[in-house]
Order: sequence, then C-alpha cells, then structure tokens
Amino acid sequence: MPTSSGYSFTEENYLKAIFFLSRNSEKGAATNDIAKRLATKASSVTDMVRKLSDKGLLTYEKYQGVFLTDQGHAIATNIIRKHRLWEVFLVEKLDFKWDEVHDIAEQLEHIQSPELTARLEAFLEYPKYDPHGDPIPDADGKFPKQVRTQLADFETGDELIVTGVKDSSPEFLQFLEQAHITLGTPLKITAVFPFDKSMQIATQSQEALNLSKQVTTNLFVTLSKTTI
Amino acid sequence: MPTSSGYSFTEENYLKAIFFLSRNSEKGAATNDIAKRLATKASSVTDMVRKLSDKGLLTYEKYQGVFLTDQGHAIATNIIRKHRLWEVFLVEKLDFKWDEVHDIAEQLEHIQSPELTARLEAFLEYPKYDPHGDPIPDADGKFPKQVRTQLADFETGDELIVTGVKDSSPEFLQFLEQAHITLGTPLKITAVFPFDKSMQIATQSQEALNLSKQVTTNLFVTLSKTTI
DNA sequence: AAAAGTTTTTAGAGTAGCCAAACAATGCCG
DNA sequence: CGGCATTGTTTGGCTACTCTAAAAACTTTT
Repeated sequence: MPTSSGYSFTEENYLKAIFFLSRNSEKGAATNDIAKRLATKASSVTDMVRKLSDKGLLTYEKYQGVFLTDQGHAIATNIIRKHRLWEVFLVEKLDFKWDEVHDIAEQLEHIQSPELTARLEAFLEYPKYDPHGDPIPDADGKFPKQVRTQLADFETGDELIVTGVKDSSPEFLQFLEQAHITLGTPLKITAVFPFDKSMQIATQSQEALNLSKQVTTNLFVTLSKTTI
Repeated sequence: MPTSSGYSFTEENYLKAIFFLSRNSEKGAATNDIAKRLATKASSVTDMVRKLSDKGLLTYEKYQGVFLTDQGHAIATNIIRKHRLWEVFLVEKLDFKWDEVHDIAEQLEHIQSPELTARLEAFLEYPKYDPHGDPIPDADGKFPKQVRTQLADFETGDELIVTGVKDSSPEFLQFLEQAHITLGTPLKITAVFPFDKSMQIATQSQEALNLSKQVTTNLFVTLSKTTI
C-alpha cells in the first residue's frame, strides 16, 4: 500500500480508467477495455474489479460491465482533479510544454493530502481548465460546464478560438506546437475542401494552414467575439 | 514497482534510511536500527538488504552492518535533494508551516523526473537549505558546506542567528513556533544557569525567554555580525 | 438452434514486501 | 575464557498484485 490513508496506487488507477471508460456509455466499462487502458490482462482486471466491488467502489455483474458507485466516482474525480491541477502547475509555474506534463502528473496525482490539493489550487488561482483545455473538477467532484464543439463542425468564414484538444497525445500536441496553435489561439476558417473535409485556416502567424479532418475533429473551439 | 524507471518506493526508503544511519558512523548501519527507522522488522531488513546488495547499491557482510556503494549513495542523496526541495516549495510557495511539510515531502520525494527536479529547483531560485536549515545537495549529490554549532555551545553576551534545527519533529517545531523562533531569528544570550544548563535569551519580540538544555542543543546558530 | 467467434472468468503460479519464530553469531562481563 | 544477553539471520508463511493458460459464458452468424 504505497498510499498512506486510503487506496493503493493501482486501485486508484483502476478507478480512473473506469471513470473515463464508463463516462460516455450506458453499458459500463468492459473488462477488456479496462485491461487495454491499464496495459494489463483481462484476468487481472476481473480480480481487481471484484476487490473494488467488495470495497463498495463499483458495481459489477459478471459479463455486464462495470459502473462506479458514488464513492468510487468521488475518488476518481478527486484523482482527475489532482492530475489536472498538477498539469497547470507544471505548465504555468515550471514552464513545461503541454506535451511533456502527462507522465509526471500521472505520478503526482497519487499524492495524498487534501490540504496540499487545496493550497495548490489556491496558488494556481483556481484554474477551471488544464493546459489541454480539460475541465478541472472542484473539491466536491463537480466539473465546470463546458460545451465542446469541434473545429470540424464550423464553416468557411467562422472566427474561432481554440479551447481544448480531444486527443492530448504528445504526438498531436507536438503537431499543434509546430503549427503555432495552442489554447486561446484565434483562427479563421478560410476554406473547407469537400474532397477530404480538410480545412484551410488563417492565424495571426500563418496566412494559410491546411488541417486534415483528423486534426479538425480533435480541436475544440468556440466562436470568437473579436476579429483576428 | 510503483516508480517507472529505477527503484521502488520501498527500496528508495531503505537507501535513505541507511544513508542517515551510516553517515556518522564507522560501523555502517545496523539491521535493527534500519528496522526501527522504517517501522518494520529486522527479518524484513535482512531480506531487503540482501536484495539491494545484489543490485550493487550497498555492501553487506553478515553481522557486520551495511554501507552504501557510490551508486547507492547517489540515489539516496537524490531522494534527500528532492525531499528538501519540495519542503521549500511547500513552505515558500504554498504557505505551509515548517512543522507540516515532512509527511507530504515523504511522498513527493519519490516522484521520478530529473527534469522536474531541475525545474523545481530553478523555480525556487536554487535554495541551499530547506525550511529546517538542512542543506540541499546539488544534482551531483554534493552538500553545501556548513558548520553547525549548537546554541548550547555559546555563552552569555553572544549574539547569534538561528540557522537550523537538529530535531525537526513537529513537537519541537511547534514549540519554537510558539516562542516565535524560526530560521533567521536573531537572539542574544542574556544568562546561562549552571544548575540545569538552561539559558535565558532575548529576541526582538521577547525580552527574557528561558530555554532548557534540551532546546539549546537542538538549535543550530551562527554568530551574528549585527546587534539586535 | 448449432457453430463459430469473442469476451470473461477460473485456476495455478510468480514477484515484492512483510512478519513471527527458530536459530546463529557477536561481544561484553565476570 | 566462558556464559549469556544482544543482535542478526534463516525459515516458512502471509497478502497484494500480476500473469499465462484454459475453461466457461455470452454473442453473432449461418
């Protein structure tokens, strides 16, 4: 038990994985999907799921998928909260780039001290979003409301601001970096090509940048009030 | 293995304990002392010591005590470095009090990322001492030189500045807090009582404060240039 | 509705770390 | 120098977490 009071490193990672997997589905998280996400085996997942079920952190019926209980949900959101707060710290205070922070935050998220989390949050001036635009839940586990529309859903002439990324893999983030696109970047759609649904956009630094469909579906944006 | 690259949480704690225990002795660290420090049993220590010896982190002859190798020493000082840097962060940036930081730093010291340590150190502006006055080793494991003289070794009339504490238990730190003594506090010895070797001192906030021998041996001080 | 395919569970086993109790070495003191 | 308390080691066994292999259960296809 690496963590002093509460749940092990491993248990916390299971809860977090199950949170993300069951979030957008009616069916609960599937054993194999959990295994894939945690780079372990389905049999290990069955063991652990039974254990967490015994502890009342999730409900589980054989072959029917896994759902977090309120208690499990609370623990999962707390870990996500810590993860995202630490990411803000790493980027804002220690000048890490947004593609470098995930692995370090994976470690920091397990630090046990509610007092530390609260003070860190205050030190960072109560951020609502992490460096990838993902919402940071409050101490009660509530996420700030956010409408997340993809760049792909807009049309020629629309003026937008980047508010987040759907896929925050280092590869994608490095691509954006190279294109000088980051959170808050204003952009204007100058053309949409029906052939492959790619877009041409203009930013302050670049007149004409071509973005594939894959990129435009991974970028969250909001309509901008001002002109570029 | 909670830590991604390198050594486990537990292994690191053993190395740190052995570092402190063998630092001031010719005989190496004793099995029972290690066990006491880690709140474990002697048999567990023998197991782990053998394992760490196999990995080349310490040398060990049955019944003859334990010594760190250069490699083990490097790992131990790196953990101490991280521990003390995090303590500075907690006190300077998050406004924790000096008696509250130890347990949290015990967790943070195991975070694996040389880049993080380096950036944290820069963010804190390369501190040389932690909030208890203990020296912070550099990235090569070198400790800043420091002469640590006890308040008990000085005499009536001496004007001094508090530079550290020998015992940094919360109990002692809270006692100092209450007496408005902290790192950097200037003080003057106004009397030494031979009967119990207690001292009367004057600080800016208090005219006459009586400190027991136990307190004066636990306070590190240096001669002050200026008058109170 | 049986065959084929997929997913999940069970069974057995390994590693890390821990402990109690039996056993062995050390070294102190008379 | 020899007894004996102290200290350290070995043995056997425990829990937590993980894995492979194989059986069982569900799902889809035919």
